[in-house]
Amino acid sequence: MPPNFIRHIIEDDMQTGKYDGRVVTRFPPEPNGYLHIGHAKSICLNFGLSIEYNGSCYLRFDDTNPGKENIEFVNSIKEDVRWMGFNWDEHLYFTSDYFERLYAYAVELIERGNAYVDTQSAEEIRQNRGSLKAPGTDSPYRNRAKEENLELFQKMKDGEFEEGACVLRAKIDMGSPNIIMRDPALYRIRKHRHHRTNDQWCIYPMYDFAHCLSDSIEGITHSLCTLEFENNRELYDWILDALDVYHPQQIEFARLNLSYTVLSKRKLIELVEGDAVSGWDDPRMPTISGLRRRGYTPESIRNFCERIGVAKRDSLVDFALLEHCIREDLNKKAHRVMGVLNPLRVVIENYPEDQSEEMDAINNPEDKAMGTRKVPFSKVLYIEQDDFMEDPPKKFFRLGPGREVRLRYAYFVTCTNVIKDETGKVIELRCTYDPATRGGDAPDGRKVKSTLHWVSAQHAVNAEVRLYDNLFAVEKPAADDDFKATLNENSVQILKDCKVEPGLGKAEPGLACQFERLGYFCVDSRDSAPDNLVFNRIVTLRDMWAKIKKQQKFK
RNA sequence: AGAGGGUUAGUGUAGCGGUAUCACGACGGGUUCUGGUCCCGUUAACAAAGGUUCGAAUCCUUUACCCUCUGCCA
Repeated sequence: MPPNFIRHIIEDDMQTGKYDGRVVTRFPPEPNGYLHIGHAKSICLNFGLSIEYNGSCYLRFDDTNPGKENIEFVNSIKEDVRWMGFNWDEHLYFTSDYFERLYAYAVELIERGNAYVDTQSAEEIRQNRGSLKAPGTDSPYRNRAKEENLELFQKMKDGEFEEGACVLRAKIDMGSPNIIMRDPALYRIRKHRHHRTNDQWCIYPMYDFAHCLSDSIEGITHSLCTLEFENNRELYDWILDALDVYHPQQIEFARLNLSYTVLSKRKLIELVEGDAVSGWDDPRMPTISGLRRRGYTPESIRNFCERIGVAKRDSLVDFALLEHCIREDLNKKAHRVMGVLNPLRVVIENYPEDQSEEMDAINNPEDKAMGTRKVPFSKVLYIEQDDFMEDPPKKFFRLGPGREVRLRYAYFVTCTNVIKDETGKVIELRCTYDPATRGGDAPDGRKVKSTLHWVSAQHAVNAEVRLYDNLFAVEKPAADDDFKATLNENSVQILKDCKVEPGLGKAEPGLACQFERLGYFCVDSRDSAPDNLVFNRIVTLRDMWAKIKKQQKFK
């Protein structure tokens, strides 16, 4: 991990012996949605730091709001953290495990005269809170006797009040310039079944109360969270001091923002529930499960998290960096194969009708240990429609009438004839091949300007390929009030008649490979079947020709 | 003067009083049976103004701009 301000703090603490050299962090998600790449940043930070400093990192579910949380989310979060490559060992915790202790802390706070039961309505409390510039006013119930508060809180716990009838509040300062400190609520009544404690409780601690005390109970040393909790730190410190308990150190860092997508749980939930995507694991989603299904590897995501760094300033990370990370990883690891997305039939006129032969192809030029494979060649082939132009512009090096190109690992072929349908669309090419160029090299040393990928028509396997693009059409969709209006209408394009080399027929779900000259693709883990192959495009290869085309268009 | 944070190339990030780092991107070139990879090069930044100092991105002051906070969400 490169240097960052949090590491500096930890290193200082190691020097001064602040926590006796211990480093204990935690990743504390609320199980009310799926994890996304912003969480990946936090996971890599918390687990990464604990590994680097020989400490530990706990996984704690912050499950204090039973109305929004459920077990499906708990399970998906565990799966995602594990998939990211991190291990919480035996340290799997739930805030709900501490409900009894938290309740005892609340009682103690009342006994110390630091909390009271307020029977104002939510509306009244809001009105009495004041504003950013004006102080609030004390609740009429603020100075209830200790015994009365104790009795009322007991009754809250026993279910004698309706939801909203009252709350337990910290007795701090209604005039505090920090609004968080104006007697914040600590406990509220929720007559809701909790996914772990069932109907055992009808009062639930607020995040601010539960979170800092959970950190304290667990002996967390460095409690890392995002910037929006900076204002809350004063309250955590107050609670911990009022109770005179172990005091972790909270450090805030900037949350991740990624261009062309959204990373707020609220917005992601809206996309899922509004059917803008097919689910939490839609390959266009920035969720960990979406990225996984898309074909991103844990290594690439971890690498990305390392490169974006950790700081306090708000930022917007280029999506291109994530793409760079997956290309870099897959370039080393992915098998090369040939697949044609938009097939154009090619007949090699001088190739024997019933002949076919096996060509040797390299699986990965970056790693010769990955070996070679045989690819069948025959008289009728498919090449990419984009690889032929009847009237090629400058700098188009691929096939055209009368041109010679190399078919990768096979032969040099020359286009001799172009066949069109009645609308003028090119539907077939006639070519001749040079038998002396078998394998792809010309004995006379002549060169061609381009090498094309291809598949043999009779041997090819059919596949569906889904081409993905950015979910949003603008860099900062979050800036828009109606963020859904900026969804990219062409974020997915489905191609049904793709042709891939026969070896892919038995590809396992999740397998990632490079379709040469096109990009990285993976077998969809949800929809692909042996008789119905489905590939997701993870990312395109960097594409010089695409850039040249763009430049030519602007000229 | 409501409080708390922040501001370094297009983007992200390092720097902790002594030549402004690295990565991505963009642009140009070389190698190449992938217009991929790889290699080489170019581009481009300390928000502003004062002050302290032999010397300031770094310390001090002022200003500007940005973010967060008025849930019985987290």
